[in-house]
Amino acid sequence: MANIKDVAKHLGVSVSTVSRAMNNHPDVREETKLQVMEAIRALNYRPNAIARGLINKKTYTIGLMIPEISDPFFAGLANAVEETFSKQGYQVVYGNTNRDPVKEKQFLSNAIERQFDGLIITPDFLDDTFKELISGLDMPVVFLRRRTPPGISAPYVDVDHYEAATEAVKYLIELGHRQIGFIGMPESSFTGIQRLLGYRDTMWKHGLLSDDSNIVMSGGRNIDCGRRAMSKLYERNPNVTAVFAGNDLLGIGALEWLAQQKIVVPDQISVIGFDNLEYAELHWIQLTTMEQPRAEMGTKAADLLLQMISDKEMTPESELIKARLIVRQSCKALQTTLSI
Amino acid sequence: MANIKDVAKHLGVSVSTVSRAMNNHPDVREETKLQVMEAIRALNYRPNAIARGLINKKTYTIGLMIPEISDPFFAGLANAVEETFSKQGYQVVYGNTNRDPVKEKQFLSNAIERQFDGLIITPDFLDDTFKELISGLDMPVVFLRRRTPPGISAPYVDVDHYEAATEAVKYLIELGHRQIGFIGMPESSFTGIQRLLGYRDTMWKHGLLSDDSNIVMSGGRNIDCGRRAMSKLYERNPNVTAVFAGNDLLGIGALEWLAQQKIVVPDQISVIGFDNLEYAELHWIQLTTMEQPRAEMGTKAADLLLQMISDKEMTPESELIKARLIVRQSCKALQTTLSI
DNA sequence: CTGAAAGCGCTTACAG
DNA sequence: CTGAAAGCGCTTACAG
Repeated sequence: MANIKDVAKHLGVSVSTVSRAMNNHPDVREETKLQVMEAIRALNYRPNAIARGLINKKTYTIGLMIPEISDPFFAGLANAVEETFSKQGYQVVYGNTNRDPVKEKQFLSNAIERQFDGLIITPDFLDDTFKELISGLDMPVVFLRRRTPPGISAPYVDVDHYEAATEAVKYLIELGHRQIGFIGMPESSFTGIQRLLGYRDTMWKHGLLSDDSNIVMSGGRNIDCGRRAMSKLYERNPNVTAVFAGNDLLGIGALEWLAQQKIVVPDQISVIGFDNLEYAELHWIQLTTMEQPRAEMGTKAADLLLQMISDKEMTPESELIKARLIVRQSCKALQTTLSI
Repeated sequence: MANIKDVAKHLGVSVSTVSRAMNNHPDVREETKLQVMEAIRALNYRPNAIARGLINKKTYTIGLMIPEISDPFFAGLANAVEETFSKQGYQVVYGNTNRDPVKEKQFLSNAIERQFDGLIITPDFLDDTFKELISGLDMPVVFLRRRTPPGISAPYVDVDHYEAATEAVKYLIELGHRQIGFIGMPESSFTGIQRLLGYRDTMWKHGLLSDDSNIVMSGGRNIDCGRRAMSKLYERNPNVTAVFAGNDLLGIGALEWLAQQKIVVPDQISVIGFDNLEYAELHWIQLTTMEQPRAEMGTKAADLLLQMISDKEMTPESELIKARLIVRQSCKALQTTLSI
C-alpha cells in the first residue's frame, strides 16, 4: 500500500504539502492541490486512519454497549444510534455483552485502549469496579435505557418505566379488570423492578390485590419465559382476567400458552405488553402494548454524545421519554355481569 | 491518561523495558517484570491500541458487512461471526449497508483506511467498481452467504440455494401437490434467482406448470411483501394448493394474508419457507421450512478468515453448506380425491 | 505557499 | 538483561 511518502516522492514535494493538500488546508496553492489529488488517484493512495488517529487524538469511532443484539428491542435502538453517527462520519462499534459482567468490563477496557471518542452504554452490572472504570474514563459517556448511577456525572436517556407501567395497569382497570396478574423480568433488572412497582402501586391505589398469587417473575425476558410464566400465573390464580407482561416477548409467550390452552384472548383474558416490537403487530398476536420509542431514544442518545464530543466540558441534561399506549386486539372490557 | 513514558519515568527504567515487560518478552528479568506490572497498576496505565496497531500493522479488528441487521437471519449470522472472533481477542465492526451500493463501497474504504485485519462480506452489488476495490485490497476477504465473483480469489461460505429449493419443491410434490406457486425475492438477488431456478427446474422435471400464473416476485423480502405477494398469487391462480416462499418472512406474510382470508393452512393450502427463523416456530405460524444453519455458516466463515489472517498466502476452499428440511405444521398431503 | 523537524505512543533490531 | 535510536504513517507549529 502506498503511503504519504510515496505520493510526496512521486510529485517531488514534501509530505507536509501532501498532507495539507489532502486536508484542504487554506494556504496551499490550488494547482498543487490538484496535482496532489491526481497523484493520490494514480497511486491509489489511502490515508492511514490509525496514524491519523494517533496524532489527532480522534478516532471517529464510538462504542455502543448492548445487552443482547438478538433482542429486537435493542437491535432497533442500535440502528438509530448507528444511523445518526454514520451520517457524521463516525464508525460505531457494537459491544454485545449478553448481560455478562465480564464482557461489560472488557468492553470498557477495549474502548479505552482503542481510543474511542465516546460511549453509549446499557450496562446490567453497576458494581463498584464498573463505576470506578466509568469514573476513570476520560471519554464522554451516555447511558441509554439505563439511569446514571449516583456519583457519576453522565446524562442518560430512558423511558419512565414506572409511569408507563402505571398507565398500562390503569388501562386494564378502566376496562373493568380487577384480578390483574403481572409477569415480570428478573428481579435483577432495574427496568423490570420499575415496571413491577408501577403495577403494584397502581393496584394498591385502586384497592386491588397484588400479592404473590398475581405476580410471577419469569426469570428471563424471552418468549419461552413468557410461556412458562403464564402457565405458572394461571396455576396460582385461575381467576385472573388480565395480565400485564413486563415486555412484549413475555407477552407473546403468554399469548402462546393461552392459545395452546384454548383460552381465548381477549374474550377470556386480556394481555398487555411493553415495547411495541414489530412482532406485536402480527395478525395472530395483535398485542396491545406500551411503546418505547426506540428510534427517538437512540437518536437522542447519539445527539447528546455528539454534543459532548464537540464540547468536552458540557454535560447535557438527561432525557426521560414518555411511553405511549398502543391499543390493538389483546385487551377487552370485562363483562361485569359475568365476573364474580 | 498515562502513557508508556510515564511508567518508565516512574520506575526509572527505559520505555523499551516497560514495553518488553508488558509484552512478556522472554529476556527481561522476572523482578523487573513485576515492578513494571506494579507501576502499570499504580498509574492505571492502558497501552494505546492505536499506537500499537500502527507499528505492528495489526489492529485486531475485522469488518463484517451485513445487508440488513434488522433481518433476523443476518443478525444470527453476525452473532456467530462475532462470537468466534471475540474469543480470539478481535473486535468485529459491523457495516450495515441496507443494500445500498454506496454504503457497501464506503465500508470497504473504511476497512482500508482503518487497517482492518480482514473482512467478511455479504455485498449485494458486485459491479466493476466494487470488484476492483476488492481486488485492490491487500487484506483477506471471505464472502458469506454469497459466491465469490469470477476473477476474484477469495473463499466463500454459502448454502446451496438451488439444491435446497429443489428439495423444498420435491417435498411438496411428494405430498401430492401439483399446482405449486412461488413467492420470490427481487430479481436482483442472486439467492432469490437460485431458489427460483430450483423451483422451476423441479417443476419442469415433474411435468408441472410453472409460468407467470404461479410465480410472483414480491419486490422485497419482508412480511409485508409476503402478504401482498400471496394476495397477488391467489388472484392469478386460485387453484394453487401449495406455495414455496423464497424466505420465511415472505412465508409468514403469506400465512398472514391467508389467515385474514380465512383460508386454512395447511388444510386448504400448504406453505413452505426458507431460513428457519425463530419466528417460524411461533404457535400460530409453525412454518415448515428449509433451514439455513446460521451458526454453522457464521462460524465457518470466521474460521476461514482467521486462517487467512494467520497465513497470508493461503486461500482456503469455499464451503457449500446443505440446507435441511424442517417439518412443522404448514404443509399437508393433498387429498387426491378432492383435487381435480 | 512550501519544507524540515518534532512528535503522537508504541515496538524492536542493535549494541552493550 | 537493559537502553538509545529508529521507525510505523501521519500532522502541524516554525521558519523561510
